[in-house]
Amino acid sequence: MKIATFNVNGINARLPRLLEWLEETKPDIACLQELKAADDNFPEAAIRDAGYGAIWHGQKGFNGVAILARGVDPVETRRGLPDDPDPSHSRYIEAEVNGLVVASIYLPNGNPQPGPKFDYKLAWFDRLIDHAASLFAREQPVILAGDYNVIPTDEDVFSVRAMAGDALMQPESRERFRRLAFAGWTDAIRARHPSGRIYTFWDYQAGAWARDAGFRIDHLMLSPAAADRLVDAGVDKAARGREKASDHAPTWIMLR
DNA sequence: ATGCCAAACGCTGTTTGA
Repeated sequence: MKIATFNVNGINARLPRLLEWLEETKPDIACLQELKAADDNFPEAAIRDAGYGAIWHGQKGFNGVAILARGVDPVETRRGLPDDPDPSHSRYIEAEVNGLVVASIYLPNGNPQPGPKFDYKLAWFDRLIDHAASLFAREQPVILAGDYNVIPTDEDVFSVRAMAGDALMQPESRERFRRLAFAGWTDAIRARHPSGRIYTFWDYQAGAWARDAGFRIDHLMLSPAAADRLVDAGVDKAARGREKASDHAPTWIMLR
């Protein structure tokens, strides 16, 4: 069973790329972020024609998350995190699919830092950690997949110096990512590839893709019951090199 | 120290964000 996370950066702008990727790689479950579309602008018919059931939590202009499942309808278990003081941001949706619990997560970017956007990011992350603990306690296979907007370590970025002041690699951001890991969640890419530079995002600006100036911010975090079934993980890097590509590449796991 | 880029919205530029 293949489960992927893909920040599409505009589902309507990216629809041909998304459909092509679904057809080529046939993920069983795809978690999408940055739909940049209101609920009634989600391309439901095209997704269904591609063979996928879907649930989505849209928002006009920015944010927006979805879960697609091949041949079945995901059963929604939650939209939005508990106790969100600002539920206007569509950044979390969760479903059960074939006995798995899957969340599609779009963590706030947090730039510029310091400032209110960074504070919002950290508070949002804290609520995610709290909710993750309640999922963890159920001892089910759970996959928390999405754009975490966190570069976990210096090995996950093309230049520590260039990014030193960025919200994505501040100690406060990394500390929260580590807290998830220490709570028992497995970073699937690093479980399969413990060292080496693996990127999931390359900025559109300054020729970042051409010079491989990327970083790793899209993560699939696995509960123990899911991690027990992990057989492979990777990044569909070729997708980033196409015409009208998202600035993120799809990132995936294979479970037994 | 600044801009690089892209999408949505709605209209030829502004807003928002990464």
